[in-house]
Amino acid sequence: MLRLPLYVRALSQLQAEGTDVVSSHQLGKRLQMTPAQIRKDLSYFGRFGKQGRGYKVQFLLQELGEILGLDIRWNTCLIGVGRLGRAIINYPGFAPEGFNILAAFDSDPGQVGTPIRNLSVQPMKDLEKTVTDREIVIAIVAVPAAQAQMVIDQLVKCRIRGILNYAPVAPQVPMDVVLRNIDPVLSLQSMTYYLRDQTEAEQASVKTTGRGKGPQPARR
Amino acid sequence: MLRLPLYVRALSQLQAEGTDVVSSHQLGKRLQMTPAQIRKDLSYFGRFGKQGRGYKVQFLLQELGEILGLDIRWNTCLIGVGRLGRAIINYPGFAPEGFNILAAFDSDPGQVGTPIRNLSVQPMKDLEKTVTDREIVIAIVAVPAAQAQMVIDQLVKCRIRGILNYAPVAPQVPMDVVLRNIDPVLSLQSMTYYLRDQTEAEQASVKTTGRGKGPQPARR
DNA sequence: TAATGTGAAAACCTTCACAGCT
DNA sequence: AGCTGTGAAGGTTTTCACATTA
Repeated sequence: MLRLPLYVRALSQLQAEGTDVVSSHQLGKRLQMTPAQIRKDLSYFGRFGKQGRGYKVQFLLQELGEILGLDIRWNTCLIGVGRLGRAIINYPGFAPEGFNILAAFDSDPGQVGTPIRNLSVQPMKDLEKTVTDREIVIAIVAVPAAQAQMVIDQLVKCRIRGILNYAPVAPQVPMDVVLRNIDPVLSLQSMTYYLRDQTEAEQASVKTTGRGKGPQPARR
Repeated sequence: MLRLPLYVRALSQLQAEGTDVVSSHQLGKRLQMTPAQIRKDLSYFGRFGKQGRGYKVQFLLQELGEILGLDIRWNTCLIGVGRLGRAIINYPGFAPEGFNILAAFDSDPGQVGTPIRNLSVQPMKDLEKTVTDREIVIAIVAVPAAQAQMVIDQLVKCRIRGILNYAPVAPQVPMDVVLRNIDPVLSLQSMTYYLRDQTEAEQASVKTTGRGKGPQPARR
């Protein structure tokens, strides 16, 4: 499931380039993955290809889009209009993909009422009503870590079905709410492991800790 | 490796809360994972716990930090100072974790020279010299999709060792460069699959497409 | 008693290899 | 000839279950 959107993106590109048909091998080269992986993934959802030819770009794109629900407009709201929240609301990449931010909320009374882009910041107490009335399904959370779980609990109560969380926490949600986290610091921290030893040598930092107990870095 | 930073964060929290010792079970509850998983993960790097008691928070935190290289200061640069780049450079979460943005670059001559926070935007031609001189190891890429691969190729030439990519592309890098992607749209698209059917029913959208060929959503 | 560390089992995911279609 | 779709093989990750130790 995490790879399907990747295929969609590559196919859009191919379409823009005017390519009509693509093989699993060509797609694999673009996305740095094996053709077998791509075929297996696609075969899970149907038989989209033609043996001896490949996949029709247009057709496959359409099919994958439907499977993922990219043909639907997804009503979305933003919680937290600090620096990060403002950057998100001004990011031009969401709307073209069908993710429309219809409302923005903040718990800071100083923020409430201020206009951002085409909408004005609402107080948290309006959350439930707005989510229901405007049929908002997805929430984007951009509040400080300390408030994140509380905000997410409120969202869950409003029957939000998906949450894109930017706060650096691991929130608890019921199983029927889909959660995705965006956390650049975690991403950085998970890469330093692979950078560590080489850099350490260069720096000749004299820390003679008893490392070497752990296994060798399995460099991708 | 992707989970270790999660443990570090949970442990920091526990430390801040004044907890001395934690069991795999307690940690698991916080992070929504099985105790066995946590024990296996940790045992891969050493024997950090005490049977019958659990793990000393302070000690485990220290050990994991060293394994991940969080005790090192990582010199970092930013490429692209548009809206997104500016948000990144102003994000206060990197520096406390040891990721210092020491330089910013942009290919737009109009941007070059403008001051942002404590540094001034440099032209791309300075990249190699600055990266070398200031011992920059990690680059954060926040340029438009169309330029991303080109910029990343330049970074690779400068012997950058890690790249945090915000551009919505799947860049190609040599095996010895560590790449992490931040892509909120992909995250959203990978969650809509699980939201689709229910919402569709509600909306009573009359699209009577022949779905149902695919398997049922295997939630999470 | 309470929890770790760890072999073994189970589950899951990826790759192989080839029959079969165009 | 060229490429898909797919069982089977191979590999990796997770969970189980328990001996061991504080």
